[in-house]
Amino acid sequence: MEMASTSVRTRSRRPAADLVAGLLDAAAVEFAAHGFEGASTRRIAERAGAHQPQINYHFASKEQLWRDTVDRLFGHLAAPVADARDGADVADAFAAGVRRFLVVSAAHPELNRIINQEATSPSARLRWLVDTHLRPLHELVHEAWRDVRASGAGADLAADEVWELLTTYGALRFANAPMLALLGISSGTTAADAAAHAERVLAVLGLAPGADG
Amino acid sequence: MEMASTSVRTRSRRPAADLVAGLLDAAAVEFAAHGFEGASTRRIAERAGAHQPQINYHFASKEQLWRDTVDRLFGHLAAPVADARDGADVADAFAAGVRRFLVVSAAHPELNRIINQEATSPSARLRWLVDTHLRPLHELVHEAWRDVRASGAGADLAADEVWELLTTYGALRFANAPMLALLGISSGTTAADAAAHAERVLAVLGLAPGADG
DNA sequence: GTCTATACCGAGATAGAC
DNA sequence: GTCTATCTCGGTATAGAC
Repeated sequence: MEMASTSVRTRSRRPAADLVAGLLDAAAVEFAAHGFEGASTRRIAERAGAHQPQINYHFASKEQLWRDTVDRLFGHLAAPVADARDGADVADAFAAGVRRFLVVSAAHPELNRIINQEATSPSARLRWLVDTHLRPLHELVHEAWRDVRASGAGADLAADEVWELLTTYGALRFANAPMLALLGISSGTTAADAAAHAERVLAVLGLAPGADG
Repeated sequence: MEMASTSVRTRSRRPAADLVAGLLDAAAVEFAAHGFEGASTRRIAERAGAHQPQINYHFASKEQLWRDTVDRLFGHLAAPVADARDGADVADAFAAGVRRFLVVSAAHPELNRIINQEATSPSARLRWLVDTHLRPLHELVHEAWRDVRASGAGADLAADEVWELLTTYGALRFANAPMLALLGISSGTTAADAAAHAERVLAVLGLAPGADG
């Protein structure tokens, strides 16, 4: 009669995978709002309906929880921007990548919030963030923009200027939505809001639809 | 012989005003790097060569220290942008204001770091920041840009777009310098670096020198 | 009026129950 | 394998010395 004991789940109130996912979602919100040092694992656990030490069980440490949270957020970005260099028309492909990047940035503002929290001060976390996630994206933008310019499209901007415009003017509207709201600047987070903002960004990049190719 | 007692300073090792100024400088750096909640008054005091409880004596609380720090940082901005609407040519005056804004943002990156730290999450601090400092600047940009457009100068951008471009593409280069450095994007903080960046920003705004007025 | 000694609370991490 | 009880440390604020 011992065969049943392995399949019956008597302890956990919910599957471990669900708890881990809930903790990662809660961590994204808390880290984004308060920064790594300002966020507390107690509040993260509370938000996920768990107890604080469960974090140290399912993750090795607060730092590891932060890295897993960032990995998860960048996962939302991977597929949408991966094909930014595909397609017959490189300028169209680049513009499509920008639109998708902004849709994801609007739907998951936590991503750019966490990046900006870390960006202001050198740290082991910042180095990991750049090495693991940002530098590959930066290089992708460089190569894709080079192709765009080689095709004769786009404004006369250096690739680094394009990178800066995308990550600041492009993404901050959603990351800083609470402040913009107090200033009376509406910055919704729907896909339609993101699409409207994308056209403004593309206009600055000289990639507005109907512009000269 | 009691007349000397009032003029002799026997206790403090340095004038209180110097200590307060040193604490405010230290607080700017720490708040900018770690956010309000992540910064600790212990580290701020240590950076200023003081003991932690001296903060609670010279300031009422951590929150009050933060507000005084922000006031001081915005003070660096007041004079340079105040005359952004002066001068015969409104476009020239606007461009000059942008250049001075970026010089200050480069020299005091802590200002935009603190703003961005707070911008991501609603709080009493954010409301105070907007009501006290940001909204007046936002209105100044609105009115100044209206004048620029009425004079026939500038790109076809809404005033809020200009505000966003200035505070994101314009200022973040200096606030996020540690991250940009790891990406290999040089972003010095000298007045010359700020001037070079100002020309890029002005180009996006359609106010590049020599462009059609 | 200014600084030091200390209180008290909430932080992350661990030991041990189940 | 998973969760609860608890430890230790560092956080801000205050009480009292000078």
